[in-house]
Amino acid sequence: MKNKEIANLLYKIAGFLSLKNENPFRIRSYERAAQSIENLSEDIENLIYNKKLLKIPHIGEGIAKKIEEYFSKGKIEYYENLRKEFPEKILDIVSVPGIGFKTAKILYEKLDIKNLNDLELAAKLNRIMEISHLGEKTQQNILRGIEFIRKNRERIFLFTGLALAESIIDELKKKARIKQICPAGSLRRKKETIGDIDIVCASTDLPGVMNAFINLSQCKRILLQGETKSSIITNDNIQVDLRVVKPESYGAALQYFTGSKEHNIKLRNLANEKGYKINEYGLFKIKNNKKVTGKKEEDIYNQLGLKWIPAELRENQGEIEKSKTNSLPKLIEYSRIKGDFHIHSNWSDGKDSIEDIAGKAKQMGLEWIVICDHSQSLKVAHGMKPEEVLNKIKEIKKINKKFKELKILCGAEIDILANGSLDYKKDILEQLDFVLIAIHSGFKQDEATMTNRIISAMRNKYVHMFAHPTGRLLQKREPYMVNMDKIIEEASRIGTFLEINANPQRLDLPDIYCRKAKEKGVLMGIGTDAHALEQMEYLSLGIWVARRGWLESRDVLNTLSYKQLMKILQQKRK
DNA sequence: GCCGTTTTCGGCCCGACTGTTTTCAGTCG
Repeated sequence: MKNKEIANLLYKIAGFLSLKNENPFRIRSYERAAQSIENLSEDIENLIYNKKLLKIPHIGEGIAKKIEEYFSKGKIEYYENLRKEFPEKILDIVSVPGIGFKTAKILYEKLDIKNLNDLELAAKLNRIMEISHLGEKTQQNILRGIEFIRKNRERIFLFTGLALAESIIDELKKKARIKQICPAGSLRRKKETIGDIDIVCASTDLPGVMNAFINLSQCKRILLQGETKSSIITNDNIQVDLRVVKPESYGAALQYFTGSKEHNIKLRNLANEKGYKINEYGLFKIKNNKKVTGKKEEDIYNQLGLKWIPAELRENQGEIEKSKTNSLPKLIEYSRIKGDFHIHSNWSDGKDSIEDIAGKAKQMGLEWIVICDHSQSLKVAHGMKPEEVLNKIKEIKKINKKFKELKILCGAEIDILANGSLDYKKDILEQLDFVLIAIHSGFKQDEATMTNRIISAMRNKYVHMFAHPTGRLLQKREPYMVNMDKIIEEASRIGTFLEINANPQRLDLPDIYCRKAKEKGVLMGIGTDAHALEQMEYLSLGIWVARRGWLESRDVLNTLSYKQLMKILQQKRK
């Protein structure tokens, strides 16, 4: 799958065009096209093959031709020519906070700065401030900026971001008079990783809030500080932006800073068509600049003839159109969750006993849990031998007698071996309540081999669910090569369930595939993959992924009662 | 360069903060 590759190429074209000071709308077109491709769940190569490239939003004749050229000739002449005009690493300079394309171009032309190292050296030698319109402060900011991006190459996991935002919000609430406060940006949209933390706040005492913010215990450095907007870097090198408005503008500000950018642009276009203007203070009539609404987010959407759109859907992926016709999905909510499909115990590599896990589950209000320990081949994780599995089944029967309102199912996370067979034979499989299958070895197989391997494993009649289907580890390991369209197609055909693994590093099945699987009628189940009691709390992360994937309660098996679950698990094997 | 209940060219989101000058361009989200 070369979607990412193509998207990056288009981003680079946009970058070079920016350096050349080209028409900004042409540049935006390349960026939008790149973003569209990043958000595709389908392999772009298939779309080319089926002549459907022009069906992708923001891809017209011009860009489509270039993409086709890339696949037929291995390169794009237009891009190659642009590349020749600039040094290879020049676009890295723009990644330094505070440096945009204009400044990058000046630095290249006047000081022959070609990459980050050149830039750092020039700043240290006081060469930056020689240039008119650039001064000592800019030079210092450049050095700090370089340090920041070197330390901070990676994005933050959603889980980490949520925790940090919560602690900051708690502290602000104690130290300032706050009416309302909420995380915004990608954090509120619950993206799997986030770049920085945005917080929106309503108060009648703007200076008081700002003061509390820049004096937070976690604040290492103040990036910028104004009356309504400030940014800091925390001790963990995470950027936090705070926007403060009066209560009458809170809804508008929250809408504005939740984004995404593409969603907001579309919304404002719609507003313009209807004679309105939206900014962070409210919704205004264009002709007399009179404020119509702004206190509640919902009112802004309603005024434009839309139903309020949950933040997780605001990616300009069709949600505005669906909202117009009142046909948005009724997204799944945490309160509907009755169980967890994937918990490891100390029978394999988990930390805790089944009894302790059950205690925790009861405390969380769950109705059922599935203990899925590793199978024999996964030696590093103390994979269980067949005879151990039989003992575990007996043990779980005993423990089940001690818990009245909780049912424990005995499952296993069984390796799919390199040839597509399973790590246990029929005699074990048929005794397990739940069979979860997964890839833990042979990651390097080519796409066709891997896809066939998984499909043949799925076809085993005892299999219920396929765990962490892409195998990715966020910021660490790319997915293995697999044709996810074919996997989803087959899951739909034979009724295999797909896991939404809720481990913060996995979040796998990714949201775009969840949506696709739902469209094909595939049912999904959330598993925390917990190896310790506290990790059972990851369930909420699974919900966020499901919501971003447009899933409703009926798409997610965790909403079933124990009875309904057992029925569907048994049906699957018939 | 894309898009269209404006089918064929004109429009394309909007405001805060900074640094450097002295009224604003550049950057950012």
